[in-house]
Amino acid sequence: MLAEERRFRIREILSGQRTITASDLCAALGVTAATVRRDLAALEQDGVLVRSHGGAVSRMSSTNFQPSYETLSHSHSNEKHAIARAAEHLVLDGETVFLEGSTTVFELARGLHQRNRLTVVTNSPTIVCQLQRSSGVTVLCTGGELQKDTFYFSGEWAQRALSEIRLDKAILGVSAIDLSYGVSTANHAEAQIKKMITRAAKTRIALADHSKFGTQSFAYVGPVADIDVLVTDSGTDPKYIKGLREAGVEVVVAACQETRKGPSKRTHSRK
Amino acid sequence: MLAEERRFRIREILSGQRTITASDLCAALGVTAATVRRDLAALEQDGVLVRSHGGAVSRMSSTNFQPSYETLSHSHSNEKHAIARAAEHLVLDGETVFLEGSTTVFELARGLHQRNRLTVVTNSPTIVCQLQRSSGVTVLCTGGELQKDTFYFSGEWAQRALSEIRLDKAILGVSAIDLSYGVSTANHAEAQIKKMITRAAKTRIALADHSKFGTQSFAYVGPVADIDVLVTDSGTDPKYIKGLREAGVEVVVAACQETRKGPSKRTHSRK
DNA sequence: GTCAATTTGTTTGTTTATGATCGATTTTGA
DNA sequence: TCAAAATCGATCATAAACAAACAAATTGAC
Repeated sequence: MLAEERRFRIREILSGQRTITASDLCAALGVTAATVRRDLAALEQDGVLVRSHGGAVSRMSSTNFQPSYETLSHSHSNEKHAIARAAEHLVLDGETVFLEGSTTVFELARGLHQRNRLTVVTNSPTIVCQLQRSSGVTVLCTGGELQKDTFYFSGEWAQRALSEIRLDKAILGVSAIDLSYGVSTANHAEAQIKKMITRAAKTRIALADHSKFGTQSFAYVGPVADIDVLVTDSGTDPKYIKGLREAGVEVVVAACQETRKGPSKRTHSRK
Repeated sequence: MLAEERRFRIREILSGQRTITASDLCAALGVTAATVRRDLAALEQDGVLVRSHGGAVSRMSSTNFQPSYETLSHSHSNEKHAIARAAEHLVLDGETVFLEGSTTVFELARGLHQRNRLTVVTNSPTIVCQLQRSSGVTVLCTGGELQKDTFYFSGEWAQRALSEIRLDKAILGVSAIDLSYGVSTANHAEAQIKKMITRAAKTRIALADHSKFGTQSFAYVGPVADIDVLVTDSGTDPKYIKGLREAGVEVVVAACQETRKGPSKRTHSRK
């Protein structure tokens, strides 16, 4: 069996069952554990899955209406945390900013609690709840229909709300970024909202960890040149950073103390 | 089972029930206490939960977003619970209902999780978070500016959203009701919203525990005759019920039983 | 055919996950 | 208050999974 065919089969299996063990894959595909590991490593690089000891977890929020790994895993992976902290400094008191719901932006919202005279507009109920008790932050929500896969609001109400505002800064999570294709996302409604936010904001700040680079997704949002500032972690390939800077994007690389990948691998910390 | 899968399961469990004991997790996951402890330590590190002796408490669950609500709703919680239960039966599958943010209505929203083909419109971010994981319920939010004292959305966006919809039923919490003066509330913006909801709905259902009767508040909402169905608890003075029925209001008196804590409900704090 | 590049399987040593054990600590009930 | 029970943290042993290096098979170009 061809390698590509085998990897396609793994994708198929994962679209139906969220997790798979390496030994099951050995049996299903008729190859050794080494080959399975190589396949899993390649698919992890492609952003299809997250490896775990003994197997892998799907990252795709495919047909199963269970909460997907992405949505439920609000993990403070080091990269996301570092990116959020770096981006926090870009938000100044007195400004009006849009926070678009994504796990990294949600992480950022936690840090805005203590701010004063800050106005936050968002399409994420989670971010609203996160900020509802901070007295110095005025919170506005676009409203709209709640997307059950992403937990953002979209639809007519959200779009009209966005069409009526002008923002100092917009902070967007990016799910796929490619130098030539630009920014894309898996959800059409989300792409629509992202486009409108881009139009409404004077300064556009994108947050993307290293795994998002060089990937393309279903719905096109816009070219990389639409981004004013991009915040990423130190694991990003320098060639992407160079390319972005050549396209006129200001790139901020957030310092990350530990460069382990995977959402929760700090069990055996050795001191 | 994979370690990631196991931790994912813990997250799922916690998103539904806020607290979990370590021994319950041992049984549910089929692993020893040592492994559960390691998992809980990892998830605590990720900020998902807070450990306590014998188990853990969720940090991310929607029910945890609102400690102020919980403390507030402790007053007359038995009555509110009974009212919410009774009102739940008035909401039918397939309908479009408005849930207006108030502690009693919030209590009601918890019971709508399992519904099918239900459309819920609300101006409360808490209710959105409460219902965001229920696959059978379509959730729409008016959006608007978050009132920091009541935690509802109001303002222009909310009003316009309300002006564009027609609802089968609207469920409103009532903060003050008087037979002659009618329904009133402490907040002007809230009164505005309540008026608009009243206009948009075919059937208006009001929830009010016995302490709300015979009181007046700052902002006038409307006469009692605007209410189609009022749900209250058994502690309400019969003269009010009689008066309301004479005004053409259908009154439902919820039976309020002393609820003992069942074995399924685990609490850690024994004051 | 030969040769180089790629892919797969095998071997080896290392790392990780898990359960068991043992005091230490906390909770709970009298 | 004390004592029993439960839970915790730390440590160790073991088995499984891992990465890396190397060998064998396959492929494609010349």
